[in-house]
Amino acid sequence: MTMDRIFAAAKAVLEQDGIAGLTIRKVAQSAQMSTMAMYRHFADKNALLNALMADGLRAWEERARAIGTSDPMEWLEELGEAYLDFAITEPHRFDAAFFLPAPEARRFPDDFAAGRSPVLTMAMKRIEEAQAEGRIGDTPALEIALALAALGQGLVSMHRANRFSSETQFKALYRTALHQCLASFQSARRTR
Amino acid sequence: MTMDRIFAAAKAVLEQDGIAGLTIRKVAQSAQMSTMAMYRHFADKNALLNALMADGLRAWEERARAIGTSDPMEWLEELGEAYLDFAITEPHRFDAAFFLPAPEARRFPDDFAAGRSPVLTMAMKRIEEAQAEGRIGDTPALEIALALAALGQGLVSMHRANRFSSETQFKALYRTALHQCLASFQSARRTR
DNA sequence: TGTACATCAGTGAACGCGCGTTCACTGATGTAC
DNA sequence: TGTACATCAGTGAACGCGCGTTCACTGATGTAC
Repeated sequence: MTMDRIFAAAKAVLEQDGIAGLTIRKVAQSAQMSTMAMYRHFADKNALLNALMADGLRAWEERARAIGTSDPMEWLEELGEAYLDFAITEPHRFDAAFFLPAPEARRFPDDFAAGRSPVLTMAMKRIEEAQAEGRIGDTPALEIALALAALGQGLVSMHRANRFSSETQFKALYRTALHQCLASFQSARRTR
Repeated sequence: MTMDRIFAAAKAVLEQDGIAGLTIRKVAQSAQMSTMAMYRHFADKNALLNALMADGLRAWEERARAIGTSDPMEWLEELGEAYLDFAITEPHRFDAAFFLPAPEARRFPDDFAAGRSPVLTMAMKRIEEAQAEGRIGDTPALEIALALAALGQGLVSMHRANRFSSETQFKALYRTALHQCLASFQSARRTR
């Protein structure tokens, strides 16, 4: 109950002020409790941040699950689109999920290979499907998935660092870059 | 003179404590001056950060210029290697160059198209060379260059966020991902 | 059914810290006459 | 050559702020007998 209230407040503060602007005191105030009540529910600030990372990843997973397309290549394109939309519409939640240097973060390769990242696992399934149909080359699916993820995260991180003259420019480049990347996997395959 | 001393101190503090840990007071102490002496030479903290970004980009440009290879594809591979080495051996200077959300940062597409980013311009020249030789497809060179940069920056940002179980794992994946990406540009071309 | 006690969510004040920046100043150096 | 003055690098103290966290506490609720 109280826990839920605190966590909702934490998400609200995160949305407003971002990771760097999130403080225990602000969260407490937003939840209309004393600052110290926080410490009944979270060991320290780091624990709260870890919970926010988990929440961000949960939101991301939900977005990925909502993709209905059955064609694997189309599915991957739509995943890229979902990632872009997540980064733009919930920027700070996105940051919590992907940029937070949390000690509890899942790590390459063990955690991913063991399927501890639901979305990456879903993506790998599609990549393997496409490979079985001869539409993508035979690089390990995990590596392809991570490269795509890195391309997306890199573009977003450039956007965050003010490297695009406008959001429109960013979105346009993001789309062509990801599309090109997927397309080159396809044509790479065709030459074999 | 004094300016140089301050700036050297700023670089030392940056190297030690990173961007988040850099404070005017620490820089002053490291330069053996009063805190207030800083304000004779920099309008405020932001001006100092902007200068550090410029310094980071200068260092990056120097690394790029040091690449001697004449074959364009090899040159691009080596640029990727230089970027990796920069990120690992001077992590905080790298961060200042690429992750700082500075208002003075150069922006896509105008600044890059106008050649205001020396390294990107160099990379584009190699890409155009390779295209002329029919070794890379005819996507605009600027887009290819930025996609490669984004892939690198994304992998580094994942590394910073603790997403690799070790630096060795990170380096290995970085190398295969960049190599695959370049290779797929090549084979994409061959199919036309 | 009543009483003693333990548990534990929540509180309020305070600690100790470091931050960027303002203010009023000192004192050396260079310049004009 | 000497003197008055302006310039300006550099200083030291203080302001006002917000932070995470510790400490000793209150008071309601549940439990054991």
